[in-house]
Amino acid sequence: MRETKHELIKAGADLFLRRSYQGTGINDILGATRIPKGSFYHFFAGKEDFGLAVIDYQAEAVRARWAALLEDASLSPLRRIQTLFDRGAERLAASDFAGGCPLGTMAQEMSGLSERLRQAVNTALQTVEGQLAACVREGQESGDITKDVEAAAAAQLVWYAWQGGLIAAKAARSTVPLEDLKRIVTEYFLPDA
Amino acid sequence: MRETKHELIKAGADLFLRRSYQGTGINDILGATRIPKGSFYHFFAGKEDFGLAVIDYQAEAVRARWAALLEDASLSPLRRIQTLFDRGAERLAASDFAGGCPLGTMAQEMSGLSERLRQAVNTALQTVEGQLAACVREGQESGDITKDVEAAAAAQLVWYAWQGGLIAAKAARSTVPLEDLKRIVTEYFLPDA
DNA sequence: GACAAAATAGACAGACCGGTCTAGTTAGTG
DNA sequence: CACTAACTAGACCGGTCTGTCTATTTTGTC
Repeated sequence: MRETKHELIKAGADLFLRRSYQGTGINDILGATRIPKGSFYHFFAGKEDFGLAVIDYQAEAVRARWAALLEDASLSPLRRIQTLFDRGAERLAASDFAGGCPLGTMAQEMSGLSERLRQAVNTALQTVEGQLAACVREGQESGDITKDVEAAAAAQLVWYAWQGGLIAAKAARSTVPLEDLKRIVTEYFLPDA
Repeated sequence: MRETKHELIKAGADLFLRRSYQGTGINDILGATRIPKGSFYHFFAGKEDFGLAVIDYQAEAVRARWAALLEDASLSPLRRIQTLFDRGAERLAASDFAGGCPLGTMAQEMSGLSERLRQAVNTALQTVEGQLAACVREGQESGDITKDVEAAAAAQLVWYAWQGGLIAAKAARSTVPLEDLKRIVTEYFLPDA
């Protein structure tokens, strides 16, 4: 069944996020899904190939999740970004601070392992940064967000800070760093002074 | 010789940064230093214990490196922070984009592995954030940095963004993200508008 | 129902993992 | 010099890693 392949990728995404790529063995994935090894190597040429599939899956999942929030016309652009912080903090706490941003953790770990994996993650990172920039631009047009800074630059700063904030929150086992960051970013985005 | 212990820690710091904790085996460290296994287990109770020693070493190294820049009275506070970005980008490029911030990578990876390691990294992260905040405060007092934002909050934003920027630079195999970030942060810090 | 292709099943291989153990060497101290 | 503690040395252990291999079952198509 084609479903098997997808099951493996989903389990891989979950385990890679929680225990990292190098910390997760093929057998862990097989154990979690109760799929035999023969199937795994039928669908994937090896662990790296599998890793690439997981990255693609995560890239699309993150993109879709952010799109759902950042393009939600029922909220003002600034509110959308604030909601992003809330949801992210909730997700992190729900994973008992084991997760974080799938793309961030993968970027950190995989960039040095394989050129193919590095490129895939890099593209995904830039896509999300672009999504954020579009929302900032929309907020500037509607007067929701200050025009004092260039949208692309502001998005870059906030996107990077978000990644750093997730690391800090994970290290602190607390959502406080993300709540602080939300407040600081909100202030940063507010028009005037 | 006491030197042996220090050699192991230095090699561990280098390898953990480049290939991560989980990606580095005891034998890799022994091979790099040509120290036999008996010595390793004479000095350290196990890999986790060794990891803690490496974290302590890196924490102090980063603290000292940042202190040397951030407390350099021959430069204005803002210039010190800009220099920080330059030096960081140089270091990353020099490691062929394999490194990054020792504390950031350790935080990402070790938080989920061991409570002791997590706490050690978390403390180190907060120390550096505090160093940055002190420099921002000094800049505000001297009129070098805008007083529109609270020093601690600004330092938090910039510190997180720095961590995120390193991830982005690593994924992109380019210092451009860090150069962009330097410009954006400078603008953020400049008084008035 | 026949047949080929796709997928499942898991035993097995060789390398490597962290860690143990015993023996031998070096260094410090009276 | 004698004695002890610190350190070096590396063979070895059980377990786990990714990946291979052969055999079998399921599925799609005529």
